[in-house]
Amino acid sequence: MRVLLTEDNEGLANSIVHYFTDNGHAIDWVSSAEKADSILAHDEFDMLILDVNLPGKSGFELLSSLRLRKNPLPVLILTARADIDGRVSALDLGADDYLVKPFDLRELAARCRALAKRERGKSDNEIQCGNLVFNSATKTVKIDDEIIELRPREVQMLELFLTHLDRMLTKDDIANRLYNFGEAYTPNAVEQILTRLRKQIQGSTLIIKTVRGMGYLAHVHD
Amino acid sequence: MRVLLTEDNEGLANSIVHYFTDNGHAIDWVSSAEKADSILAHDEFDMLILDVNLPGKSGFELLSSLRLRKNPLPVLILTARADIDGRVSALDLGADDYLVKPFDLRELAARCRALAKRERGKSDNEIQCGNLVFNSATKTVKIDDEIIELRPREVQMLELFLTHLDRMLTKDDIANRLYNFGEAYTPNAVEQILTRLRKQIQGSTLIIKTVRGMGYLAHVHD
DNA sequence: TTATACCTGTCAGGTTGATGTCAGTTTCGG
DNA sequence: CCGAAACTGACATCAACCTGACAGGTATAA
Repeated sequence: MRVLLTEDNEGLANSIVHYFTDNGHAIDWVSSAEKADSILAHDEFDMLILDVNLPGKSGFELLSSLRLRKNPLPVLILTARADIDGRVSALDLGADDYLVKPFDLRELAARCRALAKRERGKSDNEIQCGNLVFNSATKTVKIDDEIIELRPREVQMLELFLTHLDRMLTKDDIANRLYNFGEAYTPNAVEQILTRLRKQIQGSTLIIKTVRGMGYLAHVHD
Repeated sequence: MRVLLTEDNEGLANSIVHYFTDNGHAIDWVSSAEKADSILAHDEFDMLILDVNLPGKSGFELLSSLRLRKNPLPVLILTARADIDGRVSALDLGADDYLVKPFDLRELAARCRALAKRERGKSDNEIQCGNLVFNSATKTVKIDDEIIELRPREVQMLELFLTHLDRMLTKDDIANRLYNFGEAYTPNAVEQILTRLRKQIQGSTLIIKTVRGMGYLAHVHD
């Protein structure tokens, strides 16, 4: 999961960054809404953790401008008790969730996980690709309406390829998706999973091509 | 059924929680609209029981902010006689039902059942699934017209599976439905209940498949 | 109160199956 | 044709899962 954290308190930001990194997520930190805005303009994230109380432009302003632009990025708001206006919930402003400081990091992580999951489940959780249909809710794969049983690792890998069609993925890119930070892995393990996945999806129009020395590339054939 | 109760009177809240728990529902209790708001942000419930008279943000405010966000969650309002002129606006604000204090717990339970039923859009509260028929009002199960006696836990689990046919449910998904907030559980407890449920419903066309490493998936066989 | 039945979680032992490793083979670029 | 990279069958390991047995708790009746 790739997260953008917008928080002006450096100590708190550091703890969060550490915690997320340790748990195998990519997290970037900016200290103001303006910087967040400019990063969001050209980079993709899975979610935004946003402090409301920021120097300059406030978190709420950033949020509402995002929503005005119909940006559906999941946003989790961090607020101090004092920031709460009894009448208006952060949710009314378009946040997907919020947490009142002080909070437990594990709580924050759990909320983020839930949010990412919810988001994935929301939008038409079927990815079609030639004669192959992947349903992320049921974790099932069909080829020509025939159900294929995949193991968890294969599902992860397939999902990655399907969301990165026609893009080069290095073995490390793949491994980073399959393994948590700190977990050891060998290139061969990735190859093995790939072999198994290929065997399962043979007969589909999805081809995972090897680019020798570089990585892999999935595309639809015919 | 999973219910969220928002009520600042601890004695009353306790009675309600007890009554609902005894009747096989999962019910969580919070004492303020703010807390309710925060829990609703990230957890799913089948309905909300909401006292209007709360310290801080009122029940009405919570309700209207929910509806502003197009949250269709069934809401049952609890009002004191003094608030009675508010009941018109309760329905206007998007409440689905209301009850004037003091009330009988059985009355409350009945209203909730009715509400949940209405929400499911069923004229009767029977779920049929192959040769298995589940009646959510009487909590009885029939297989080929033969009545099967299930224990409360098994009923909860069966109901969950029946309302989520052909969808993957992780052990955590299941546990969240079976256990109240804060209650501890082990994965094994879930497995045990499942073993017992499977034994009971063998002979039915409802199959609960294990998807190793992911969760469980219920579907109708043949 | 005591006795009884029942529900449900825990424990422990057994089974299964996913997955990483190894080793031998194949493929590809230079 | 050589060497490195990738492929893949076989295997071992270990976590996930299943389930019988048991025990603590609770409700019910005598």
